[in-house]
Amino acid sequence: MLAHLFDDMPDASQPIYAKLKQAITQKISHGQWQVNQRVPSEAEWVKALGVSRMTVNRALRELTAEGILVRHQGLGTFVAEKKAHSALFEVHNIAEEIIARGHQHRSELLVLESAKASVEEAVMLGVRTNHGIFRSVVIHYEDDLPIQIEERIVNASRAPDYDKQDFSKHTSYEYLMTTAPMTEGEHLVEAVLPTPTECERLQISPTEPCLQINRRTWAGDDIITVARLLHPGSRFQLFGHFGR
Amino acid sequence: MLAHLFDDMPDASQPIYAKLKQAITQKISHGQWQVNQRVPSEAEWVKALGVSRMTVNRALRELTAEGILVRHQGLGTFVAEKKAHSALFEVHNIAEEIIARGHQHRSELLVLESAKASVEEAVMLGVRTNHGIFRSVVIHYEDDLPIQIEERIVNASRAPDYDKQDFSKHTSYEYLMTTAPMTEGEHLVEAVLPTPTECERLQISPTEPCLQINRRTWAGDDIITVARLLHPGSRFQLFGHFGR
DNA sequence: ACAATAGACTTGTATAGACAACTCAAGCTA
DNA sequence: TAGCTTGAGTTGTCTATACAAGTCTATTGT
Repeated sequence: MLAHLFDDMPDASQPIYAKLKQAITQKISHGQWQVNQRVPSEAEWVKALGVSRMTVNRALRELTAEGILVRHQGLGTFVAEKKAHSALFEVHNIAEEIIARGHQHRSELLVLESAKASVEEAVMLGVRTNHGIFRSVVIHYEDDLPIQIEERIVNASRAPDYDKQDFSKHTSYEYLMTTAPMTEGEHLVEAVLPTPTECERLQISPTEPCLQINRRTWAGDDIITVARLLHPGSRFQLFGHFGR
Repeated sequence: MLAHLFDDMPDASQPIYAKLKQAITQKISHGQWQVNQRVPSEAEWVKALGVSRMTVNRALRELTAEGILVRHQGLGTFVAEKKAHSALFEVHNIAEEIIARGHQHRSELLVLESAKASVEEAVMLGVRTNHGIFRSVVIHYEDDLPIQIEERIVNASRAPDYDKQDFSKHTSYEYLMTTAPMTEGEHLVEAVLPTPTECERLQISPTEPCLQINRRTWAGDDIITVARLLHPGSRFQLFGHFGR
């Protein structure tokens, strides 16, 4: 019996299948079970917990529907990959996107500095004025054509090594996702005209409309980063899908 | 036996619970079952289909998890309300949005015609050329300032009374949502410059960037409507939220 | 008239058993 | 050796049954 598995549960009166789901989710989120690792089979859970197979089956099936596990008939049940944000306006990694389109990605770091938050920046990040932050400005190229200006401020207390990253190797997105995995976010999408500087950087004319995405990203209760992403309208579209 | 319920199914080899799910989803998306209407109880399905209760239970439980149905112990199972927030870029009713901001909404119907689908329109709607469609063009005003041009084509076989609506009373969105509730959709967001006609209609200058949203909406397997929504960049922002 | 109770009907959970379908590896055969 | 068969282990589905728990109505008792 592994009934002790259910010991430190917040709500002991949950149904069995729910407790099992929670126990499994915990193992995964606490890193005890790695991605792609095989998890016990239904038969093993049955023997270990002394419950019926249908009960175990329900727990595993629901976790599969939720994208936590992956099951293969004849093979077993495995911890699922972190889902590749598909559905909607999720937070994309511009580099991945470009490469997925079969094009080449390259980025140019214009600014990377450590600083104290100004009043405005403090408000945006939800921290006190003079709180430590980083500022960065990066231009992303798709096949040598500028596709995005990324202006970003970062909460230094949650991403302390931001300024030590090599942004020619990884995008800021990749570092932030491993250091302070995003749990929540907000977008504001607008159509704007570029400033002269931006025209130059994006190699576009002053009348070319741009898609501007303002994004704030949380990890837990802290705002990790605020970004302003500017895309030339002629080279970029946002795609979204909702529903089933 | 109501086994005939499963007759015109695309894939007859699906499991029973999946066929039942699909049959129910279809009833809802075809408007035969209205929101909040009670659907047959598990026992009734069991008697009608001659299957076991656990199989019916699985179908209903999964549809509940998907937000299609709502179940109340002791009461029954009901068609769920359309959820107001689908985390991200939901399909908004522009009128509601404006009123929620505390402003006045008014709309002007420029075009409303019944027609046969051109080749392009047929492709967009996923129907045959010459299939019956409706075309409409509406301008929405927020406190007497134009905020959106809505160009729309509608699948006539799924929304047959579209041209008989009084669009000064209700928006096209409201009619379509009751007639063929949307189950799925797609957005494409771009920044574009307006044409001269659009400048006039939106009362903006030719250099003002606009947010253009191309939206396709499904109910079940049919595309119900394709819309092109054009917003002046200075008066409109798209907001999105994701995560918890 | 009012309150309490009983019963019918509903969904929620759990069990035990059965068979199908798939994967893999070991063993057998030509 | 190459190919086939078999069997063990896995998930996928379905059944029949049982009891718990929530809601409402009709009946009963005071």
